Amino acid sequence: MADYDEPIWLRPERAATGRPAVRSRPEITAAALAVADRGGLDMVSMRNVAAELGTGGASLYRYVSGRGDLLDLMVDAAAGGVELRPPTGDPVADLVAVGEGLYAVMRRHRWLPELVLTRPTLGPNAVEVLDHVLALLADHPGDAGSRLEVFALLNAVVATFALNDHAAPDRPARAAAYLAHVAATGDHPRITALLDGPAPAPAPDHRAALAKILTGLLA
Amino acid sequence: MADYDEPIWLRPERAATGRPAVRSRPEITAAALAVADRGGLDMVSMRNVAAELGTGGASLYRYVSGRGDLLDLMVDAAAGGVELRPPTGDPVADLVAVGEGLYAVMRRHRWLPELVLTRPTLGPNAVEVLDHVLALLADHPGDAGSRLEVFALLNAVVATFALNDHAAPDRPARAAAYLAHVAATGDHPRITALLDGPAPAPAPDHRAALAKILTGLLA
DNA sequence: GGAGTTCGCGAACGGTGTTCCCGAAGTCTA
DNA sequence: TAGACTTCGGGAACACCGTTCGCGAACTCC
Repeated sequence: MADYDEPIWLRPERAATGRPAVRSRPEITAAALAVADRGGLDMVSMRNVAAELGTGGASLYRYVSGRGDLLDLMVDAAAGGVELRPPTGDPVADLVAVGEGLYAVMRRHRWLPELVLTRPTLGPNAVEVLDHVLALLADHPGDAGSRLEVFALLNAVVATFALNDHAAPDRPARAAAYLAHVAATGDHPRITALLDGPAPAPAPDHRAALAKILTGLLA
Repeated sequence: MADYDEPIWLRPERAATGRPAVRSRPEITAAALAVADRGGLDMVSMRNVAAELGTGGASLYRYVSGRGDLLDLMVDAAAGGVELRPPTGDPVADLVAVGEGLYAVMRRHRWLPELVLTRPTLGPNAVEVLDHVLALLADHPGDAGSRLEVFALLNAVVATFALNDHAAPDRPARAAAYLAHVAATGDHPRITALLDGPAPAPAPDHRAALAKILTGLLA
């Protein structure tokens, strides 16, 4: 029937019989989060997470089918930290507020934007956020696909902002270095002009940009 | 002065003296592209790319400072395949056209969306695209930051579409499976209603969504 | 022709995800 | 209570990864 593996949240956490497991899925999630917060995403190895729990590396496979599951659990755990305020009646403003909540979580967990962008995952907590977004869109016309599209793009746009702001700060710096070089050669007048502006990029207003994007998307 | 490494395009390709290198940066880029097109991103290992060239694995480090450089070269090479048509005068329509060009390239190279999203990189070819976008925005008010923001978001939005459509098709399927489960429980009426729509998501219109986003962003 | 420099790359190091296997520990049945 | 049964924990091993080291060969320049 299904040629893809079931998501971890559809698989039973522990067996009913036999020796009971000493650790739980939330405990493992917490350990992975701690490792990632401390050392970044690529410190999240099976052995490191196991060491955080004080266990052997192979034991994790009793709780999780591989590293991918670990990352999925982390994403959804983070989604649980998104603040969901009651709707005010203005869909755009309320969606921007959700975006701010997402951004705040991504600021706390600098590894999150990358995961949100490359492996969009829906777990229990993310479903709660999705449900909230659907509530904000209740009075708005549009089919199921377009509503899901709003949700996906809200996530992606905020993650893009957060990634450039906090997660990979040296990458924009590298791009800027190359841009400066191109500007110096003078072969691209528009780029030269771009970098001769008054202030050297005074931190663009993400909130305003997100509001404009959502306004357009809901028009 | 700079605490980040220079991008590869600012480093000289080959030394002026000594034994001349037998291969070139474009050759290595082409080999990496071939490996990635054939087997996906995580087949792009130093040893695999070297084998594609018929050389030893360690030789690559004469041309590239590490795997990251390889990925940067791949992204920029792909950017060289984006079709840039002359402006028609309608900024939104012209930006959508650029988006279509990006999407077409990402369809050809299924590994590209992930790289575009997680390691935004500016090389010579990408600068050409940026320059084109700046030309489209020439008559439009806005400071340097907002122009770069338009460019970054255009890339990110298209990459998000392409990722969900082609690059990781089993991931949306997994999310859909979990969503169906949540809908079946009935705890989230809005989600249950969402999946009871007429057609089961008849492929959302990316072009229209992108046009709306850009319209809002440029408003 | 000699000095100087770079190139190619085999070998090695430490780390990774994952699988195998088996003794230990618990639950369930008789 | 005794035994059958099932799962759990985790050491060991496998294949692969990115990267560094070092050295002989190849080439340029003086």
